[in-house]
Amino acid sequence: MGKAFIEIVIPILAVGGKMLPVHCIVELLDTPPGKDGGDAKKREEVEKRKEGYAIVPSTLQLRDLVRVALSKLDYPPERAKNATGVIQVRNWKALPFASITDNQQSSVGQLFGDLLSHITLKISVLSSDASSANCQNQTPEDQIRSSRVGGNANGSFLSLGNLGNSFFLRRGLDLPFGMMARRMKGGEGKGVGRTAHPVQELRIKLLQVLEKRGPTLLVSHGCPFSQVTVAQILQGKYNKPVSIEKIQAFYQWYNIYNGLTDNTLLPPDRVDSSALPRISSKHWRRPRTLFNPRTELPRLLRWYRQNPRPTRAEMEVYLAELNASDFRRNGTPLQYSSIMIWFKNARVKYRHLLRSTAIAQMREDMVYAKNSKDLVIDESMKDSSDEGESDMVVEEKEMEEQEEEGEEEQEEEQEEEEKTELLEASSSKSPVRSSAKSPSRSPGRSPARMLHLKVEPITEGEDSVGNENQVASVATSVAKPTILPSLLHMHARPHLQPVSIVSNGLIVPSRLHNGSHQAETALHVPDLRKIASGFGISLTPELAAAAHAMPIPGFTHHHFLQALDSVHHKESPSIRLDYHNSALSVPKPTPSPLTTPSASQRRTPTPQSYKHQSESPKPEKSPQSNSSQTSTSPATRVPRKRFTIDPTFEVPKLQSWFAIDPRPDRQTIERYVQELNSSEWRRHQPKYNNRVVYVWFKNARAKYSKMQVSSSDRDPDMERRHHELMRMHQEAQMS
DNA sequence: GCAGCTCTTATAGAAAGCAT
DNA sequence: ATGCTTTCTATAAGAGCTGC
Repeated sequence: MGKAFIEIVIPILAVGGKMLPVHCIVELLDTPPGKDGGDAKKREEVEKRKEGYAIVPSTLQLRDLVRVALSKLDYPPERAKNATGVIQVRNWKALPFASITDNQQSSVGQLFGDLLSHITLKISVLSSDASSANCQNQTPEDQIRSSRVGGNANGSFLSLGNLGNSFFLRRGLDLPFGMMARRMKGGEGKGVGRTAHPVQELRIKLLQVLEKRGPTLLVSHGCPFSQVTVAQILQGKYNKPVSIEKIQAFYQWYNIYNGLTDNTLLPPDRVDSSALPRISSKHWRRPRTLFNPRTELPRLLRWYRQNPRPTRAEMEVYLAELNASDFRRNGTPLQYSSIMIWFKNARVKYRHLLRSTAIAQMREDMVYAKNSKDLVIDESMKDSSDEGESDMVVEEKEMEEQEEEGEEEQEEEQEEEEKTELLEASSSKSPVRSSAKSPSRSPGRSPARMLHLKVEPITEGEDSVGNENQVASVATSVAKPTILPSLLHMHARPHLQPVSIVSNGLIVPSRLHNGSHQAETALHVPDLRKIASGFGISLTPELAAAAHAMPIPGFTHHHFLQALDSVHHKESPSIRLDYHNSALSVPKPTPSPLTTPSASQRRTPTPQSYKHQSESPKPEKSPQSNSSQTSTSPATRVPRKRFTIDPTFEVPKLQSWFAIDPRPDRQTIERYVQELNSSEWRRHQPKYNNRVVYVWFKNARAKYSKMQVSSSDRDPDMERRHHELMRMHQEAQMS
């Protein structure tokens, strides 16, 4: 088996007794560098580099290659004593001989054959003085390497020195290479005795691949051992017998994974040769996956909503489905790990979202409790459950505990999630869990979900510019979904509170609303578009405007989900805009798999609710003036505040204008500015000015001219990206 | 002085990596 | 699996220059 392994890893080519030219680079380090190591000029002189071809017999054994090559290049034999060699294929990372083959007796012809024209033999020759002196400037890993290469002219050291895990390195270095191969070949005994060394071999192999990918990725990249087993092998703690089948499976995987091209995750015809030089380096990094925001992200989101924790099999199905699209067939196919990572990041993203909001909510609640004796839990909620504590009560308790015992937050959350799952499981039996939350809910329907709107206090004199964080915080008060998994399924926190509209059009929890002067206790405005854009979803202009039109009485999570569905399914949104009184008119919720909001959730706004909206906005500084004026001290550099252009609503608008005329005149720009600022959402956002629009057009021109240049360069990859961008651009225009 | 250009820098957000 | 960090990409904005 060991032999078979070698034959698979290194293509054995029938090269007869020919002479082969080996491209060599010899570096001489004759004298030690100065102690300070800073005399670059001197060092330049001592590092003599020689390049040439050594004509060697194809039958020359690898272990003799360095010695023979030096001899052919007219170096005295004693040089070979402290010479080490590595093989570099093209400009990839150089590999020591031991990483190429276990069998140092393999011939050069067998090993390299037709690849020879792509190969460089790099030889480092140290004088004995230099080698000892060099150690002073070497990294510990280099020292380990050097300590093992002294006097070894065949260069067969284990270059695992640049592994991140030097701990493993030291262990691995002591292991006999090829032992397993010999044993397996010789058919030595079975059982434990037979597997002890194979495990060590596995460890070395794992260490080799760890050089290319992080340990946690091995398993997800198909390594047949579990993560725990891998960890145990690496740490030398695995002493169980390993079946032959398992070892075979591992080597099958390893041979592919550790192949020269290391593009195992891509089909051969999709290998990007330009990326090859980076492989096999510990700095290798997976190319960033760009999901198509129009075709792929909505799908992923939909799947996430169905199940935030799909099994591997499910993800494989998703992968196949996504890769079947034209977008992927014409481009780089997705990898399994990309899907996996997306789900992982999505879970993290929404957990953070919920947590940050919950904490902000909790703090503000506490502030309010301090300032008011009026903190009462909504009675309608208190009696909402005939099954014990309402979700809200449970949640509130939990929130308090979190405040007191921050370190226990994770356990609490875990418990909550488990509770959630239990509740969800049981909810089918008892659909009505909190009647007061959704009194109008149809029997069997899922409990109410309500978007809990938070509004940042807008105080007089506060510069609204830079208050983009107003939209950063999103709270979703979600009763546990029963039928349709929630957008925030896994992280739903049933912090259910009815909202009230107070002056300035802000929304506050009704329990905080005393009728008039609670605006200052109002919380953050959540931007539904933020949720969508967080997933890269482009809402239709109507829907985006609807989302902007927050605060919206009665606009619930249900509506948002419904709206998202409509986006995904290309239906017309079920939300229509009615700017009468600057309010969004949400159609009376129709019976749906979800629910209708409770009466308390759908309070009608007070007359002053829209006063703020109807008022002319405060004079606001332009983003530029803001960024340039906020600096009170010249020494203190104020971070540039990036003006945010809404990607779902405003960018398509700009793009469509750009398509009409990429160089609008001043009047046109002013018109665009007015139009952009007239949107409902912009009322509470930093306003456009001519400069912003002008800069956008400027950058757009630069972008598209750059794309044209790239396209003319006939770089296939760039061309493809250009086409993708153009297609997306066209889609944006059409939408 | 203004507009436009190219190049550069800074920022936000997301994908990937890694330790636990 | 999770939480946190790092790295990367896209792009808004700035700097410096040129031409009119």
